[in-house]
Formats: sequence, structure tokens, C-alpha cells
Amino acid sequence: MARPSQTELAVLGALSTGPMTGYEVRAAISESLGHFWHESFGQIYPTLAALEEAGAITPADSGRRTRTVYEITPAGVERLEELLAEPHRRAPARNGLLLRLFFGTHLPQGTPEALLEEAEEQAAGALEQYAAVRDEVADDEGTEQAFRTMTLSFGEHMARAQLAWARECRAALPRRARSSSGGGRARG
Amino acid sequence: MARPSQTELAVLGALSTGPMTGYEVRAAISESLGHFWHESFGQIYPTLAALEEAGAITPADSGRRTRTVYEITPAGVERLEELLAEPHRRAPARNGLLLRLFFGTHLPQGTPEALLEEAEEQAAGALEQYAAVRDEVADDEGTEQAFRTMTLSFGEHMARAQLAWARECRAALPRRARSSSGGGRARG
DNA sequence: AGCAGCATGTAAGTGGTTACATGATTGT
DNA sequence: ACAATCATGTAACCACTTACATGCTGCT
Repeated sequence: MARPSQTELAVLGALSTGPMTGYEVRAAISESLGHFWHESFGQIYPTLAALEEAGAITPADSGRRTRTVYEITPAGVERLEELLAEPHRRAPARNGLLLRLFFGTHLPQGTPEALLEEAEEQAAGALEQYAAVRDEVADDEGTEQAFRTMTLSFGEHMARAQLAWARECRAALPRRARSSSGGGRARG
Repeated sequence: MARPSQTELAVLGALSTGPMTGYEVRAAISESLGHFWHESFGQIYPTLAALEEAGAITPADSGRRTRTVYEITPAGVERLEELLAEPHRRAPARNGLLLRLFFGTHLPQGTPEALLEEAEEQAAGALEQYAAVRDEVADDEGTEQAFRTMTLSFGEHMARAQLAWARECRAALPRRARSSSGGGRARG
């Protein structure tokens, strides 16, 4: 196996919270990390196989033979700690919004305005969702709660920042074209 | 043609600012979109070929035959507008920091502390960089300046948000393990 | 002559998604 | 009996990166 993959970390991490099937791993990840992470079966099952091969996880008694409940082994915990300790190489910068916005300014459209509006709405929407989750989280306890709060808080901070940024930019934009078609050149 | 739509957009967008070689396209993107976008030659050259095939760009007189300066065509501008108008594609939700932080809470380490510290330092560092860029940008003019300001502003908002979030979380964390390193402060 | 940096391209590999194929279990 | 959903897996493809191969141009 060797390659330190993000998926490996996610799967191993999920299993560190308790024994699960591949199906449940995916559910656990998408429930708990909602907006911030996601795995597909096409990644999960091969990763489970590789992890078992490497002795990091082991099939536990499942009661049924059509499903495989995996359990993390001591070696797996070690591996997980190793992965966590590794310097977190961040994804190559690829922000589609900024890309579009930049090149949008070279076009006669109201494109930049529209993009900023969209960004603003999206952030506002996210904030509403987070507010709803806040209520739920209040019921949780201990570590679970600490995690959820951090995640949530991260989402909120980022959404608020995006909202503020979009509003500032919209306010600063010269009011030339008002959406599609219209004046090409602003200044001469 | 096939649709490497994000790269296609970036390349077409770059060419919308003026004729360029593939090499220059890459430089233009990394200069202007610095932290927010990036293209590799392995993507750029095939994309240029495909765009030429599709009539979106055309080779212009370069003076030398060992380089090909491409120019965007009216059809290319149309294509660019089309791409810009398209509903802004997925951001596949994969935040390595949040992932690690979550599973870090299940381990006895000072892992979460270390991650938050790293996140805080990274944001602080970015802010310093942006401050430097601020000065440069002041010299620019017109559209160029408007773009740079927006980009920069986005970076600043996000970095400040991350900084605030990391600090809040660290303050809220129970002080159990003291982590390995002692270096928490931003350099002066 | 030699080196830095401009310029173009390709092959192999990575890390991931989508769609599909298959079947078991549970609830009504 | 049937549908929903739990569960496992694979094949094909996709966007992109890395490393490599090659050669030109301009400067000292």
C-alpha cells in the first residue's frame, strides 16, 4: 500500500470511533463531516481491502456473512497517528469563484456582479443551515460536541467572511452594466 | 472537443487579456491568481491544442517559429462567456484540516492543538504576505487593480476568519497535553 | 562555450468520481 | 410479495500532476 492517502486517513479515522462496515464508514463520514469531507464507495472498498492487507484493520464478527464489520487494530491506530502527524499537504489552490471573477472583469457582462451575488447568497444560505445545526449540537456531549462545535464554527467563520467580502466587493464595483448585455467599455 | 472545462476557462481567460504562448499563459495565471489558481503545462498544452482545433484560439505571428503565440478568436470569446455563464461547478468538499482535526480528537495526543496552531500560523503568515501585496497593488490601475483588490481582499477575509477561528478553538480546548513544540507565536 | 531561462510537448501515474452489477435483509 | 435500503464490489473514465525529453534564445 504505502501511499499516504487522504482516503486512508478518513477511513481509518472513521474506524477509530468504532467497528463498522464500508457502508457505515461512508455514512459516518458524511454525517459527521457533512460539508467538509466526502468519500465514495469506489474509494472506500479498495481502501478497506488495502488496510486489511496491511493489518491495520481486521474483520470482526458481524452476525451475518453478507456484510463485513471492520475493526481497527493496534497497528491501525499507530498508522492513523502516523498519518495525522504527517505535515498536512494542502490541496492545490483552485478557487473557481476567484477564477471566474477575475476573467469576468475582462468581459462586458454583468458577470462579476452576478458571481458576487451568487457568492453572497451561497454564504447566507450556509449560515442559515449552520444556525439550524447549532441547535442540534447543543444536545451532544463531550468529545463529540467539541468536534461538532469546531467544525460548525469553522463553517460559520468562513461563511461570514465570504458574505462580508462579497458585499464589500459589490459595493465597490462601478455600476456599469446591469446584468446581461449592455455597455462594453467603461472608461476610455 | 473534450471538456477540461476549468482549465479551458483558465486558459481562455488568460488569452482574453492578450496574445500569449503556453508558457506565458502559465506565468500569467500564477502571477495574477497566485494563491487561488494554478495550471501545469501538462494541462495547458493539450488544452491549447484542443482550443485551436475548436477554433476558439488561433496562432498569431510570433516572429520566431519555436514559439506559438495564441490569440483568442471571436468564437473563443463566445465560448469564454458561455463557460463563465455556466453554473459554477462543484467544490468537492475536502478540507484536510477539518478531517484531521476531527479524528485527532479521538487520540490522546496534542494533535488537535498542533493542528490549530498550524492553522493559526498559516493564516497569520498569509496575512503578512497579503499586506506586502497591498502595497504593490496600489500602483496598478483600472480593471487590473479592481481585480487584484478583490482577490486580495478575498484572501484577507478568509485568512482573518481562519485566524479568529483557530484562536477561539484553542482557547476553548481543555488544556490536557501540552503538545511537542513550544513555538506558538507568529514571527515578528 | 556555457548557462539560465524560454518554450513545447508526452507518458505514466494519482486520486478520485460515476455508473453499473449484484445480492441480502427488513418492514409492510 | 414487494419495495426500500443495506451492502459490496468493479470498470471506465476524468482532471490533473510529475517527471521526463527536447530544443531554442539571449546573455556573459
